[in-house]
Amino acid sequence: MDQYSSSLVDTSLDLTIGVTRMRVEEDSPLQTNALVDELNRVSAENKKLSEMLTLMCDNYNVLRKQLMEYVNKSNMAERDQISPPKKRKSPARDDAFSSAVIGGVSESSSTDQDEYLCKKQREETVVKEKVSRVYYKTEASDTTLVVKDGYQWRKYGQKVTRDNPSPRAYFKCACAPSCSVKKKVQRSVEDQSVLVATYEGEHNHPMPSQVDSNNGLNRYISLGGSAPTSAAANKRSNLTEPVTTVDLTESKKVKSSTSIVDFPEVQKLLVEQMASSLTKDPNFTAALAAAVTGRLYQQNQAEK
DNA sequence: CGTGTTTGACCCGCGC
DNA sequence: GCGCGGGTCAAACACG
Repeated sequence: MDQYSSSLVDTSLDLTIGVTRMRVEEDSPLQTNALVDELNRVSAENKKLSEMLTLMCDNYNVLRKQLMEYVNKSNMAERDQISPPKKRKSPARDDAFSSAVIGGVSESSSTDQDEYLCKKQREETVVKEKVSRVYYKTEASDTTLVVKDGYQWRKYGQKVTRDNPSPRAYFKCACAPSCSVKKKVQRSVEDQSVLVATYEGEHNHPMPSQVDSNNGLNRYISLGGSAPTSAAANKRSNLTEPVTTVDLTESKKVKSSTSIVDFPEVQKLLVEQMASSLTKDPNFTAALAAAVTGRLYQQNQAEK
């Protein structure tokens, strides 16, 4: 484990102290009652949180379903139109709906166009199969567009784009051509301290250096968002780290995100992040502080 | 001298 | 058809 984990541990509250103390004093009936009350309260809170989580999941599923329906409708509408043959579509211009749109441009009457489109779609399917975006927190003064994600990259271009004053760097996996993964790195328009890395494709090889990736600067992974919030972006400073990633609108991406979570290390990181988020939440810490002081007060009263 | 980066030129899709 | 803009190439350059 690295500095992140340790920093997370440092910022967390040691909740085991109270537990050991409670065990020592569990002889008192008053204490038992208080403990039962506390247990009931915590259980109720837990139940409430579970309900909230269930509600959130339901809302997410509903939204996701609506999105899928919308995408399907769009595709049908596109298919219904006698649209001119589409030329190559730039991967940079299709954001969230990239893979879903692929099916929408498949119909054409011309044989030449068919051949062309099929070829292009095959390429697109390969390229767009996995397009994920990761946000890395870095210093705004840091002008390098280098993101240490464990893999080795070879820079092959840099370009200033119209929509963003900061240049965009183009990287290919160092294992190319055997591995055709590409990466684009550009600073966020909204927050110059955030690097937006767009990954295209999937590595067909393990990380060249697990040591680097483990000791590296960017292993703090967060799932679910689609844009860097200032809160997420400001969680830490100094080091480049992914703060937001994975576009959930793409089914394959969902698969990739869940598979990422399957890794025990990532799970641990997620748990740490949750704990960190909780301990950083002023409401939570205030409530916790109130509970602890209340508990101490009860103990003092019981001892008298 | 080998390897990686920089950067201007070029290619090509797309909109007008 | 033309111009714009994103993406890629490759020669020149820097560095260890």
